Amino acid sequence: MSLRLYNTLSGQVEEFTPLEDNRVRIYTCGPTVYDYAHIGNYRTFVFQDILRRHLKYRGYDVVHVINLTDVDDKTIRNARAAGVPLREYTDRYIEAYKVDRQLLNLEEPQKFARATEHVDDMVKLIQALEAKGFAYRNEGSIYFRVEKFPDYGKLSKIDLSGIRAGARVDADEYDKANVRDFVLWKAPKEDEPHWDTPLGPGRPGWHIECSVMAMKYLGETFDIHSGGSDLIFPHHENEIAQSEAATGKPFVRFWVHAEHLIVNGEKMSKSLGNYYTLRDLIAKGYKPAAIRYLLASVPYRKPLNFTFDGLHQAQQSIDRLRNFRFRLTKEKFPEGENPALQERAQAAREAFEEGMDDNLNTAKAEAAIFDMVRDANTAMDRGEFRDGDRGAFLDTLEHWDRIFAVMEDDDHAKLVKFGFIKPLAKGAADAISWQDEQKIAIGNGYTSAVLVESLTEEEIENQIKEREAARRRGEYARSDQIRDNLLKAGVILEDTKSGTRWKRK
RNA sequence: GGCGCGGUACCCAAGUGGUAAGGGAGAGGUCUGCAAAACCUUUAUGCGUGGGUUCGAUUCCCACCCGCGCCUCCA
Repeated sequence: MSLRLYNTLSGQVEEFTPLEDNRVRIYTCGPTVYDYAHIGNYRTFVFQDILRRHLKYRGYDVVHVINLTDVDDKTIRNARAAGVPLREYTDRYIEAYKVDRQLLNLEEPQKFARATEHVDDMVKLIQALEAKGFAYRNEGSIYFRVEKFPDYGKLSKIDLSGIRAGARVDADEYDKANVRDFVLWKAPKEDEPHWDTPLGPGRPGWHIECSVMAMKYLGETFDIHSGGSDLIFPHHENEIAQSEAATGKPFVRFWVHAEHLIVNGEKMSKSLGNYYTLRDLIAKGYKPAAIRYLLASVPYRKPLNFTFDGLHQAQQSIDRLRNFRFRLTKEKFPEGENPALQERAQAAREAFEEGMDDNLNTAKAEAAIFDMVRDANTAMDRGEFRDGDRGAFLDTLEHWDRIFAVMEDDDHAKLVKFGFIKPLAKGAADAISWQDEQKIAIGNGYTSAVLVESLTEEEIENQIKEREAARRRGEYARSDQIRDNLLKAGVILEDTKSGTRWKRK
């Protein structure tokens, strides 16, 4: 089986094959770095990561470019409000974005392309469009003449005749010959950053950066271009117009768009008070892996209804998988093998792969793995599981996690690493209850954290040994006290047939 | 108004022209010093509403209702 993907351009699910044998060239629209990205953004970014990972899983050599829009009305406005230069301001949020990416296990692309570092290339493309008669100037700005490009609307299926000229125009909109036309190059305004170029002074329009950076790194025709569904029009439609007008070649083969995230059935907005960044959720005590899992769980073409209940459920689901793997690796089983069970593991792997090939149906892929987990647990409980069967199940689990990337229990370590959790000295937790999950301002004052008393692994292991000794002596009051104390420090103990295990809350 | 996505159990959610995956939550049970984990049983005669096609529809068709997105530089 091979990957089938819904292509916005055709409006159908199509069999995916790359232009070049084994190499897939993909461009995904990244953030505009004027603030922290919100979980709606990350719904799309996680989806793009799932797509990327599945392509790799299927053996493709993936070349991936992500753009960073670091100049636009909002970045300029916010940088000015903050009283810092644009570059310094956007650097700050690019840094935050990259931290978020690591928290969510989003793989690194080959290239993060910043708009402001490609102004020269944009100038060249605009000049090419001017030379071919697709562009015109007006009061220092340069516009794309949409009526010169007959294919306009092929992606978004808009009917151009339906847009009435002069219906609504922004107060500060530049003069255009036709309302459908869009700006390629903006004349400089008072107090705004601008570049002095052969086109004259100004700054780039929004759409031009993606055409330029995509073609620069991926070629004039490449395989996949992805973003949120809101970008279909006008952003991606305009990219197609600019690029294909300039090159005369098809710009992108597969356009893939993620549906939006909503919160409690309503759209997310600051005014409704249901607007969350990744940091907001972490400050509430949720694990990054749970957030990733939730965002990945709903197949990308369906709106995702974000709720805290759903986030809690995601956390439970991950725990179930991690518990299973722990049992698989640590529990003692009789020697030998059970071929029927190993076939079961292999079948689960095939079912999960089939789900992913089916337009990245992550829900199906998850069901496949949970079916396997239940069957394996049952076999273990019934004594049918053999020592030699571990590998087959671990193998399927490992393959599954190449895409979902939630199995490794490193949330705590990552949060400490990036300063979201500030470990307290031992004993300090008495003064500040761990349960309170108190937020404190740390770093540059633009993030928050959960306070937690942090025990080292060695300290935890020693406590467990002490508890086991007490249990052997039948001193259950003592052993329960140790367990309670560890729980207060965020460590959960579980007694299994193969000994006591621990994990961080 | 135009284009698009969606409405499946308490919550999230898959799915198919032939009689409803999976996860979470709840209830009962097994195991355990207790707890946790795990397992077993159980929770939709029903898939937004009303029609139609069909031997048979949640799945196809029509109409309608509701949510969301875009149609103004929003992932």
